[in-house]
Amino acid sequence: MNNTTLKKISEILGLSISTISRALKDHPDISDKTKQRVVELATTLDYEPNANAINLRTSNSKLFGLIVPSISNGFYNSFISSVEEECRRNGYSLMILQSGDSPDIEINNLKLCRQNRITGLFVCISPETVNIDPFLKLKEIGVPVIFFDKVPENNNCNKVCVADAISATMAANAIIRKKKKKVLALFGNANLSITKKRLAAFTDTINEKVNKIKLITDHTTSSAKAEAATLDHLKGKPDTIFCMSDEILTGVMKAIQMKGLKVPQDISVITISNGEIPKLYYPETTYVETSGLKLGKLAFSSMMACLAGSTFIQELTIESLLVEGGSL
Amino acid sequence: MNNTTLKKISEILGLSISTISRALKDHPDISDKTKQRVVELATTLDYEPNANAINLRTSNSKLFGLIVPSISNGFYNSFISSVEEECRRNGYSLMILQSGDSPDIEINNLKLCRQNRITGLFVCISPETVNIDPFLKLKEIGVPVIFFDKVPENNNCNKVCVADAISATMAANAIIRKKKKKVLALFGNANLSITKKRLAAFTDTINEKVNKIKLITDHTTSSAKAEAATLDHLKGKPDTIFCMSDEILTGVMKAIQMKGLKVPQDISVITISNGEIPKLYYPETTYVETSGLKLGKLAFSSMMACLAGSTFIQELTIESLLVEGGSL
DNA sequence: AATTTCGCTGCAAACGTTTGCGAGATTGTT
DNA sequence: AACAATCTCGCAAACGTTTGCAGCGAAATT
Repeated sequence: MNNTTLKKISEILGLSISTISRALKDHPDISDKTKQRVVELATTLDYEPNANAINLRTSNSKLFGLIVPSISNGFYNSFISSVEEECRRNGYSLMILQSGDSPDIEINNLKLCRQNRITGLFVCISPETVNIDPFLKLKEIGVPVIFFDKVPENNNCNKVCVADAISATMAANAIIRKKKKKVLALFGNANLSITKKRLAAFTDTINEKVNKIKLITDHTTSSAKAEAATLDHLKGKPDTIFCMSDEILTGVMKAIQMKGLKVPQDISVITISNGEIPKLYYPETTYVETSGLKLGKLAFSSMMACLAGSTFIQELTIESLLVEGGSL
Repeated sequence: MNNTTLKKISEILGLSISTISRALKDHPDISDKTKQRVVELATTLDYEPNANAINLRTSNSKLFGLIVPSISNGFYNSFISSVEEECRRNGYSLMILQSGDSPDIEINNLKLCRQNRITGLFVCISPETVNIDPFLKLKEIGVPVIFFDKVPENNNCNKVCVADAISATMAANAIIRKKKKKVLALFGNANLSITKKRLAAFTDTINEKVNKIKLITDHTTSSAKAEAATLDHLKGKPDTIFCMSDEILTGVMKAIQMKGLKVPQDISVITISNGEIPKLYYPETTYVETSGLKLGKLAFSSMMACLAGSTFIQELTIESLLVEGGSL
């Protein structure tokens, strides 16, 4: 343990603890000579203030909690990455917890956050989480809670999301612009609100044009299932495949590679993605960007607004962007 | 803020603070009746012990630090994911910091760790880090430091690594078994010890067989550069490409797809990987597995050993495994 | 010379816990 | 009935900070 404390320094220098404390934080009350002596000794002794003591005394932990289903997920980890960076730049620390999609662990993580007296919480709830009262309770005692990505239906909380409907609409419009005729659209878990939103927006956009695009939609819940579904649907000779997510895209691309189809000559592909996976293929897959990095920055600034006293409940979304990759 | 404290409970119940404290942790000195009353009130009041006060008092933070170049990296985030899980299961918290490959930020992160009085540190140093004294200093004051993946050359510290040399050897042997004749081997940053080890082991294994395999090696430092290099080397008609890492593999695969080459008919591919990326292609790329999850578990158990008092300095490696994917 | 002002520093309480020690009350033993 | 043993519980110090307040000597003002 690092046991250099203010007390220790004060004893060596024959000064009081309070003088040391003030000298170290450049308080105007302390003379320059004293400051210099103190700082010098502090550095040679590798003094580091004890964050626990400070938090205890000031009851301001400068610590955020972040609960997410899984760290090892392209979207979440870019989100986390950007939040972590913002935290560091603003003098905050971050405690990252995974729920593994288990509401129980989620509650446990929440408890950990409370024990550590976090200043604010970022949370992406698991699909199974129905009761968000524990989170709201945190908010009631003055700890801002920012829900991100998978957010509760409840309207009484701060949320930051990717623009689900808009993203799907943008993808649909890109397909329409390219005058595609037969589209296979693959979506994820039909129970998730994110799926519902994207499905509705996509099909609405495709169908509202009267240029008779033939649309086939399907739901799959894993990359492997998407691969199988694609192989199956390929028999119907679609000219375009829309993927709701990276997970689906990876399955689709395997099927396409397996069949030896050329993109975009034989078949076009478009997806909604963070951008990492689409860049792995040649040609790079055209995608509507939903940036975890941007979402992270947005979440952080929303947190800062709450901390600054804003009680305004808002639901923010990041705008999407079509990134042309040559696959459409 | 949650301001239910032992004191508050004690005042309501007309008991002393120490009695509350003991009752809550099931201390034998306290009667069952009292315990029951205390626990009951504590739960209705949403009491959560203040971790800062506990750490201050006990000087045992139950907090680990983890410093890594970047969270959004397939290998690191699987590592982190597994460490986080182990921490949670063992009652520890984890503070994750990114260095962004900057030694300056690394030092700053280290300072943060010290301020929070971490119990132990997991660290993967950035390639530019030359001076690891600050880390060793931490060790000197009794805080175990486990280096993982990119570890210093220094021999006086605990390290857990993937079996760099062995992995490369396994890949080389797989190539030999398949009777390949002309191999292009692409490696990463030539300055990294991981690169040196893999390069040496790979070339040694290939060359020690007297079956005259033609070997071309090259170094590239990004996916895009690997793509360009591959396009260039492809003119020499290699029958196999070995990639040192996922980053290189992604570049190679783009070049292969661009040229419309069939794997493995036209060209074989083998890589060293965590396993995620290889599964994205068809056929799935054959790879020697270096599991971030396993490495995380190993790192954690090594940490536990240190904490248990083991002063034995060890350099641990996880065994590798050839995963056949059909690309060789 | 007396008073004010100012620059520098120390005192002490407080944040919420844990824990060794001691004390009173109850029970059991002779 | 006297004593010991046991059960409950409280006191108080300590962990390392921050900060309002007060003190004190020296310089400046009257």
